[in-house]
Amino acid sequence: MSASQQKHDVFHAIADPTRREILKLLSEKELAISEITSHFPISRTAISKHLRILTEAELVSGRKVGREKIYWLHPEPLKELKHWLAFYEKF
Amino acid sequence: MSASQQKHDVFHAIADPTRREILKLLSEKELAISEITSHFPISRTAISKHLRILTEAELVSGRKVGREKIYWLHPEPLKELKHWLAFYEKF
DNA sequence: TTAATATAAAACCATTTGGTTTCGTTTTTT
DNA sequence: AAAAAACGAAACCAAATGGTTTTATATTAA
Repeated sequence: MSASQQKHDVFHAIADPTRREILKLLSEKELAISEITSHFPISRTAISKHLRILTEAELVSGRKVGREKIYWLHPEPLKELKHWLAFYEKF
Repeated sequence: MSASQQKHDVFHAIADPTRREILKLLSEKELAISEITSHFPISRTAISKHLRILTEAELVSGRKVGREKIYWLHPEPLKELKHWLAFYEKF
């Protein structure tokens, strides 16, 4: 692994099905952590950890609003995935 | 997780950088395990485990030829990834 | 026939992963 | 002012991950 690589890349971030579901939810509208959690059978803390990994991959961003933290989708890094995939289109 | 999901899906298979490099090598030509191993600083056993995960995701196939096992690329499952990605193109 | 090559399988190990519970802080509601 | 809501951080845990070494087996080469 090269040193320039960030800790959690896009490939790793989307490997988990829960994280992919979070991305899908956020594609509709921005949501607070508790709202995201209400869609899953796991704890808010677990969702928070997934959000941290998605944030490190720069697939989501979050801002504090009052006592809530609102997350929204940031799909640009998926371009890396698209580019990687394009190489295999010729086969 | 749905019950219909196989143990190692494409998303998981491509999450590891070594496995992505193996796919790239196999995109040029089919290779025996030892030939693949010669491109990496890790053991043949470790490469074999990666090949098993890639096989479960149906991204590669292997056949025994004499004492060698030859692996080749099987890119069809990447279509699932492409389809998943397409959803996010609109953003 | 003996040695070397290519692999498989198993046991083992440290670290990461994906989850939990608990506790504390800030903000809003009553 | 007190209670409730939303969150962060820390400690903890079992299982998975990505690697190793060792041992055994089949095939090819000398």
